[in-house]
Amino acid sequence: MSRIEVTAVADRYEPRAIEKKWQARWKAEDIYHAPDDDPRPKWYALTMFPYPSGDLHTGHWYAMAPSDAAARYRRMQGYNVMFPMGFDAFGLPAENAAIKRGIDPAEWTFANVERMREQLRLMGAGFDWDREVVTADPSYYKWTQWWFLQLYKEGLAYRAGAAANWCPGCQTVLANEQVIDGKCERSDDIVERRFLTQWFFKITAYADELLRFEGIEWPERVRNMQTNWIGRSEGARLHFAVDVPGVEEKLTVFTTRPDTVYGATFMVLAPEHPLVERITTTDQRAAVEDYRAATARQSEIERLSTEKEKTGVFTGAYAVNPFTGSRIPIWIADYVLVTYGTGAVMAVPAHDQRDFEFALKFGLEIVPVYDVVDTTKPMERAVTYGGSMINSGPFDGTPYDQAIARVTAYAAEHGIGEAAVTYRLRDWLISRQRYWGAPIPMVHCETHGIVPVPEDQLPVLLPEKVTFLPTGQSPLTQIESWVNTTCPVDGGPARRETDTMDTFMCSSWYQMRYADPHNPERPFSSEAARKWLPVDQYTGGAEHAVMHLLYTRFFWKAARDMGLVEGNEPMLRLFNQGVILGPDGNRMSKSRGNVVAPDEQVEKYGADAFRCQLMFVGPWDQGGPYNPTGMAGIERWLNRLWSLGTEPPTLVDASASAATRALRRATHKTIRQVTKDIEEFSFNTMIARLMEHSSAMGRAREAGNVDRGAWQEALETALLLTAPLAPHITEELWERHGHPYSIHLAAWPTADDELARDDELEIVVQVNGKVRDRITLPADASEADALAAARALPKVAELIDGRDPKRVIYVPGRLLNVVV
RNA sequence: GCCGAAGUGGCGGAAUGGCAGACGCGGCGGUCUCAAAAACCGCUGGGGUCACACCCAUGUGGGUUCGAAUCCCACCUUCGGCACCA
Repeated sequence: MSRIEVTAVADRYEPRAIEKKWQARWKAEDIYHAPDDDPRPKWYALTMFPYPSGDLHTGHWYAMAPSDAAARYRRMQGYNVMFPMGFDAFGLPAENAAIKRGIDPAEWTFANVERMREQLRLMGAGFDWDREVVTADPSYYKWTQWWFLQLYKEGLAYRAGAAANWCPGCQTVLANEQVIDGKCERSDDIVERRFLTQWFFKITAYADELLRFEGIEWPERVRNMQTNWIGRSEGARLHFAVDVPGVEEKLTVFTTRPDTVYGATFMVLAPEHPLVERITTTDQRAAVEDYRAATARQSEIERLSTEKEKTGVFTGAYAVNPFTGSRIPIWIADYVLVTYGTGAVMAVPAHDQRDFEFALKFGLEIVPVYDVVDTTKPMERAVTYGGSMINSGPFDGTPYDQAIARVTAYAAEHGIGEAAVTYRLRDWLISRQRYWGAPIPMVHCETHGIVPVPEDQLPVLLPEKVTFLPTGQSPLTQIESWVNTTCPVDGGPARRETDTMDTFMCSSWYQMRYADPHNPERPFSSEAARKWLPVDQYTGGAEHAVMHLLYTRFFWKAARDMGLVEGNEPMLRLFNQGVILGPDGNRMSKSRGNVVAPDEQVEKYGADAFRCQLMFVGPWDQGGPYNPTGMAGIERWLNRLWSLGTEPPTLVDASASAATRALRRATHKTIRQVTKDIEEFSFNTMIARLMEHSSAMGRAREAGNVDRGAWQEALETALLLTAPLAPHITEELWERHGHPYSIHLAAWPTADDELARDDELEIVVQVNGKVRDRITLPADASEADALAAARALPKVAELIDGRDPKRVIYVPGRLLNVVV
């Protein structure tokens, strides 16, 4: 009988086994559920929920894992942390998949949600799954529809005809925010302009308030982007009479420079301006019609190009300058946009570069109204500021900086104009001619017109099993049985609204629903709102700066005005993570072949290592290339942590020794620095500190005979500080050390300043600002002590050469600079 | 054109007025091993030196300061946003 005895080896760190074990237990015991009745202070941490594309990618991990670490830190600090997760499940990809492969969008979407839920579990994040929301679920979109009705009641939802952005690829209209450089944000198709009747939300009613960011800590970048997007400009509206028989109404322009009105030598209307039709003279009609048709054919990109030469056509009509009484010609030109201001401008070529170019091209008059223009030679370009007014009747001599106010006041007094503010921001167009979204809960009745669906009839369910061939109209129009309904007022025949809602509407209020996700009576109770809202810490990508993040602020303010929530802002703190790139420094894409698949990384290295590597590559807000070879460093560190946790040194009682003091000092310094780092989302330096601490422990173990108390303190601290980053390995080691479950419910350590204090410090000795030597001094050494010690150094003594120091700069613990 | 952010070793990055390059990758050398892997230890900006000393070095050029990667001015480059918005 010769059996080989297999001796048990010290067990190795096997990430996957540990991770599966703990993920199962966390799920079974529901330790990340945030109860409503917990008396501790709440902390609402939120990371933007994903679209269920069916595959969780590294970008999701990069967004969520650090956010999870921060939430875990708050939990350890004693907060009742709510960190929910859900799915932004309506949207075009489902419908496109349906068209391409004949799958039902609902089936496709809900299967993807299943799969992504499992992929998300691999991350080991502390999500509160009991609060999950899926926006495409009728129990959720019932309330999205409810919000629509509330906004309608408040006069914040309206239907109007407007020139809308039409994406030919997506076969739907888009909001202005979804058009980037004239192209569709999603499909990159060149956006066309179509005049359509659509539903809008009156976000412009909150334009001024949206410009204020009081009481919130948001990145300056996002605040700037929103401010730019809203584009507030102050000026005046001026009313010009039109010298055309039968046209009584005034032609109103918006201008930021009412002070230049005496220099207005012509008017320019947008080609689409409604007055054009009525003022054009017979002999100009053909030219005007041609020009309007040509403009309509242009893409937005062509039209908005700043490079192209000015074009335009004379209408044959004249306007009367209300200040001078002079007749000036009215032109149309595509550089004037019908969507901005009043769609009409008074042209002052002497003081506006665009008008100047136009005047030059068409030989129109140029009259300077400021004395900064050199009238002895032809103007080369418009002069936009400075000087005193001339050619301006009673205003002559008024200095530039007082001119706008005086002219505006004069206009108001004489009823020919008034101060005005205009925004670049347009109302939010929310209609979509697509199937996979929440139906707009309205019906069109033959006798009563547009009638809201009564709240007790919500949700208006999407019909199932439909065909999706995009026709430019909502697929819902083809389903007669769904479209034909009865009028809620008189029971007579009516047709349903067939457009669905922009999916940004679903995500504008999801953070409110998380507070009370299963409420069948209301979107959320006021108790839940008071308990959980607003979000304390929101994290997500900056690509949503002027879409989601602007819409959700609008929604919140509207909800506040309806008495549904308290406070002025939905998210108190915002952090934008950067974009994680492929190892080659490019955006990850299948066509480039540089995709790092999280599931594979987890299989290979474990979730803890992958999480840590993502946090270690650089500052979170900066993003950057993912470095798979760097994974070795993280693996070494986690292995070292495992070894420190499973193979202790010989432990003795040596509480008073210098080595003990040094180990404890390292531990408490680490607590201090790591706490500061995680507060600031500086995960890369946080991990660097923890690596240093592990190395210090390794050296202490190597030296042997370590004080029992100091070792335990060092190890426990290392585990606690690492727990938010690498939740599985720390949980395992915590258990092996006999601590009660769970480390994630344990208290975050606090640094003892006394223990962290250095007794001695090395300081730099400079002579005339150059580093010449170093000395080690007691931490509390005085300047005189330091100077004496420095002068004793041969190198320093030589450089000073017996001279009296002109000046001595002493920064305790840092440096001593002797100036001679 | 306007607004904003950034530019540091071979690479990712650290340091926000006080030792430039923490931490990690990679590289080189070593310990252990029959050997290798793993692990551990040491070195690793450039010039210079046997080795020190010393000199140079944070996109470029100036400035402020005892002292500047850090503050100021001008410029260059890259990235993001806005852009015929009256």
